Amino acid sequence: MKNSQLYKGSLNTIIMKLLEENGKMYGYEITQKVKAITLGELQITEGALYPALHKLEAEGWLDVEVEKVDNRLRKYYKLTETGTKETVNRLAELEDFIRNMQSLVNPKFDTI
Amino acid sequence: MKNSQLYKGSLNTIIMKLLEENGKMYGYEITQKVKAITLGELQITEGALYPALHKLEAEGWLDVEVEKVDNRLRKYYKLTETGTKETVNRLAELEDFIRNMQSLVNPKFDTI
DNA sequence: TATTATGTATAAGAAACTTATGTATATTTG
DNA sequence: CAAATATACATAAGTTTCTTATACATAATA
Repeated sequence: MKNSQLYKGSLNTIIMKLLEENGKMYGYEITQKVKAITLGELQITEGALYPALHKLEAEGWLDVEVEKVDNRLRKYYKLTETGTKETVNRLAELEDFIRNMQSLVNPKFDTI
Repeated sequence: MKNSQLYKGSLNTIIMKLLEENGKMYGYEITQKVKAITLGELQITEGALYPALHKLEAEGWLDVEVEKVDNRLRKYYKLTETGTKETVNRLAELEDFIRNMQSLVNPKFDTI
């Protein structure tokens, strides 16, 4: 699938939420998890994922830990303490965003 | 408010939906409508809005009609025929997007 | 043996935005 | 009455986030 423009800006929130939920994950694992949850509709590309992970780490929201499994490298990411707090804010922002978008496209529900 | 990154990519869909609903609107009117519906949370800037309107027009989704009201210029935009069809697709994409995002952040609801 | 899956990475370019600035008229406030 | 705010449009420079392409390496499958 070609992901629609709508996903633009949501990758960081997705990553942080998955890490909050799963403790630690590595990049490839994140792409597979997202693909599974969205039934194949959202496919995160490496070109988007790895720079995003590096930036979140540089900003102090993530810690990284390298492991070697089956002779292959894995970089496990997990939320830092401040990253965990930030995740709460980002999820609140996402809920506001979804609510606002629904108000905009579904005005009938405004008064329910 | 500072709009979160999440809104990035949703402006075109918002514009087209509002035009579908209201027949014709001018730029400033769109910014006020969005602000009102989202209770001030989403403020569309002119730097984002006007280029977006021009592009939608160039792509053939919108028609424009200039009016002078109170000695001031207004450019009314409305959906073309193909623009109306395209709006249906975009709204379907938005629904998919919202559903996927909810699955990602609210895994508990997956099985409900 | 070749392709696919697993795993990470970066570089060039596109797209959508923010921020700042510009122009102009109408209305409201001090 | 002067100044500030609201109404109305526009663009240019810069930033961010993504896509697309490429690169390297090992394991598993066809």
